[in-house]
Amino acid sequence: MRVTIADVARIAGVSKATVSRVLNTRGEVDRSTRAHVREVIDRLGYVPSSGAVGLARGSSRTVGMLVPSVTWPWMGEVLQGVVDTVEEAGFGLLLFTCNRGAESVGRFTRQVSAGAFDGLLAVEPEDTLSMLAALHRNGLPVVLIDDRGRHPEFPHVTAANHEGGAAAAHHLLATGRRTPLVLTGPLRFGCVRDRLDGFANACADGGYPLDPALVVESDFTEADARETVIRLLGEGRVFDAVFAHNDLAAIGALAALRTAGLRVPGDVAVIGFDDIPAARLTHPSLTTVRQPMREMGETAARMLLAHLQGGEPPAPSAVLPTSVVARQSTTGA
Amino acid sequence: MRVTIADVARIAGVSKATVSRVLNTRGEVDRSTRAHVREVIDRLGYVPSSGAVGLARGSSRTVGMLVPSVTWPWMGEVLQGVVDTVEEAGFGLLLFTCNRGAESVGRFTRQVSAGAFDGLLAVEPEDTLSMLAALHRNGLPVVLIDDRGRHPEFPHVTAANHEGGAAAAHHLLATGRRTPLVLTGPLRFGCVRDRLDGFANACADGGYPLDPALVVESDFTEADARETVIRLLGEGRVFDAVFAHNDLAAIGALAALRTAGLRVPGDVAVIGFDDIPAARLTHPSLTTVRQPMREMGETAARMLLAHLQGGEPPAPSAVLPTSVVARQSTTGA
DNA sequence: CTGAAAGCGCTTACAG
DNA sequence: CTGAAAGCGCTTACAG
Repeated sequence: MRVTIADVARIAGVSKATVSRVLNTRGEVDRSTRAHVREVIDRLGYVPSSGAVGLARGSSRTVGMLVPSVTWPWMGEVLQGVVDTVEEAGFGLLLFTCNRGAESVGRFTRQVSAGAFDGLLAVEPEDTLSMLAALHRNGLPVVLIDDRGRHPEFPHVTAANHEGGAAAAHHLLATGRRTPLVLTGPLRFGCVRDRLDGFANACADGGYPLDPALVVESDFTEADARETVIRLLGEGRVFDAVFAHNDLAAIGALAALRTAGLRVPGDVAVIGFDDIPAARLTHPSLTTVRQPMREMGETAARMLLAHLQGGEPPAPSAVLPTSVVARQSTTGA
Repeated sequence: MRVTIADVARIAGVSKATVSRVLNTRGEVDRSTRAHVREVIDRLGYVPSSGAVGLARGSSRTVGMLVPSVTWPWMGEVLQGVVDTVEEAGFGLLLFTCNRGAESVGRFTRQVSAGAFDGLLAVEPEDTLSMLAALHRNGLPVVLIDDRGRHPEFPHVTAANHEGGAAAAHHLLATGRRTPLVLTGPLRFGCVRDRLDGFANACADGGYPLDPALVVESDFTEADARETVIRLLGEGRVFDAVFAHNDLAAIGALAALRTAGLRVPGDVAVIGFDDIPAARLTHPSLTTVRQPMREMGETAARMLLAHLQGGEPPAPSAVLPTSVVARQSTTGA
C-alpha cells in the first residue's frame, strides 16, 4: 500500500542507503544518481514515514505544547504564533492540556517518556511546575511562555511587565489623570508585582505618588473587578482613572462605572492590560497595554527549535516589549 | 539511557514477546508472570516508545486537526472539546493550520503521507476541501466540524442552523418585535441559508413575513455590519430588531445603533449567533443563538475515534442543538 | 502459557 | 561514490 524507501531503491536501481542519502542530502552522492533517485521519489510520491525516521534517528521532529486551557482570551494568539513557527520549521505540534487533575498529568508525562516529542513549550504551568522541573532535569528541553511568574530555572519568554505598568502610568498622567485606582491581579504572580511596581514608580516620578488605599487586589475576572469597583465606590473612594491588570478586569470596571452612573473617560479613564480581542469591541472601546502574545509564541517556539536543531541551550529568557493601545476609554476619541 | 522493552524482559527474566503481551493485555499470560512483569515495568518506570509502537503496529494513535486559524473567537472552545476527548482516549493531537498558501498545504499533505496521524478533524476547510476529498478517497478517515457549508461527502458535525434561525425569530416575536432586519453572512455558506430559511419561515408562520428589503448580506465582520446598519438607517429603513448571523456582526450592529442614537433594546432589539466569549461582555450584553462549539468538537472527536478504534465508518453526520441565550440586547434586563 | 524470529521503514557506521 | 548489514524499539505470527 504505502510506498517505502525499499520501493524507491528497487525502482531506481540503487540501495536504500543511497536513497536515504539523497533524502537527507547527507554524504556525497553522484549528481546523476541523485537526479535519478529524485525523479523516482517524485514519480512515486514517496514520503518517508515519520514514525520510522523518528525511531531510527531517535527524535520525532515534533514539539509538544502544554497549556492550562485553550479557551483563555489570549491563548489563540499565542497558539497561532507557535503553530506558524513550528510548521515553518517542518516540525509537528502536539497539543496537551492537562487541566483535569492527576490522571491527565499522568497521561502527559507518559507521552514525554514515550518520546512523542523532542521539546516542550509550556504556558503558565502554575500547577505543573514541579513536574516540568523534573522533566527538564531529565533532559527534556523546555521553554516557558509565562505571563505570570518568574521561573529562573527555565528558559522563558515574557512581556515587559514593569515597562508596561510604567507606560500605563505615563499615558494616564499625560491625559491629565492624577488619582488612579489600581486593580491588581493576584499578588503572588510576578507579573502582577512588576506591573504594579512599574506603575507606582512612574506615578511617583511624575509627582503623583499612589494612594495605598487605591491599590486593591482582584483576581483577573470580570465579575470580581466589577464588584470590587462597586464596593469601593460605595465606600466613597474617589479616583479619576482605573488601571486594571488585565482586560477582563478592566471590562468589569467599565460595567461598574456605568452602573454607578459615571462616564468613561469623562469622569474616570480606564486602561487594561493584554489587548484581548474583546478590548476593541467594548463600549467605550478599551485602552490597554498590549502584550504581543503572538510574537511571544513565535519567540518561544524559535528558542526551542534553535535548541533542538542547533544543540546549544536556548537563551535564558526573552522579554518582549509591551505598548499602549489608546482607545476611547482614556481618550474619548 | 531510555528503558526499553528489552531491559524489562531481561530483568523480569522473560521474553520481549511476553512483556509486550502484558503491556497490551493481548494473548494469555500466566497470572503470576504478569504480576511480576507489571512490577518490573513499574519499578523501572518503563513506557513504550510511541514511535516504535507506531512503526510496528502501523498506526500512530494520533489524531490530526486542521484549522484555518486558531484565533477565531469560537475556535478555542472547539479545540478544547477536541483536545479533552482525544486525550481522554489516550491519543495525541497534532495541530495544523495551513493558512499560508500552497507551501503550507504541501507541508500538511506530506505529514499525511508520512503517516503522522491516523485520522483528521478539519474545521471549515473552505480552501482545502478538494485536497481533503483526495486524502479521504485515499483512505484517510476525516470528520468535518463545519459551521458553514454542506459537504455530504464527509462525515461532519454541525449545529442546528435552521432551528437556530427559527428560535431567533420566536424569541424576537415573543418579545414583541415585528419588523426585523436580517444581517446575513455570505450567502454562499450553507449555514447562512439555513439560518435565514429558519428565521424567515418562523416569521411567516408567526404572521409577520419578512420584508425582502430588510434582508441584507454582510460578511461576518464587525466593521461591515456596522457600516451596513448605518447605511440602512441613512436610507430611512425602519426596523425594530436585528438578527445578525454571527456575534461579531451583532456587535457591529450594536455600535451602529448607538451611533445613530437608538436605544437597545428599547428602540431596536439585537440578537446574534454563536455565543462567543465577547457576547456577555458587551453593553448591553448580547442575546444570541448559542452554537455548542465545545460539544461540537467533542462529538467530532468521538466520531473519528470510534472509527479509528472500532473500525466501522463514522455516522455520516451529527447535528447539535442550538439554544437562545437571552441577555440585555433583547430583554433589557 | 511462552519464546525465537521476522518484520515495521528508516538511518548510519563500516567497507570497499 | 555506493552497498550490505546492523540497529532503532516495538508487535505478531509461528512453534512448541
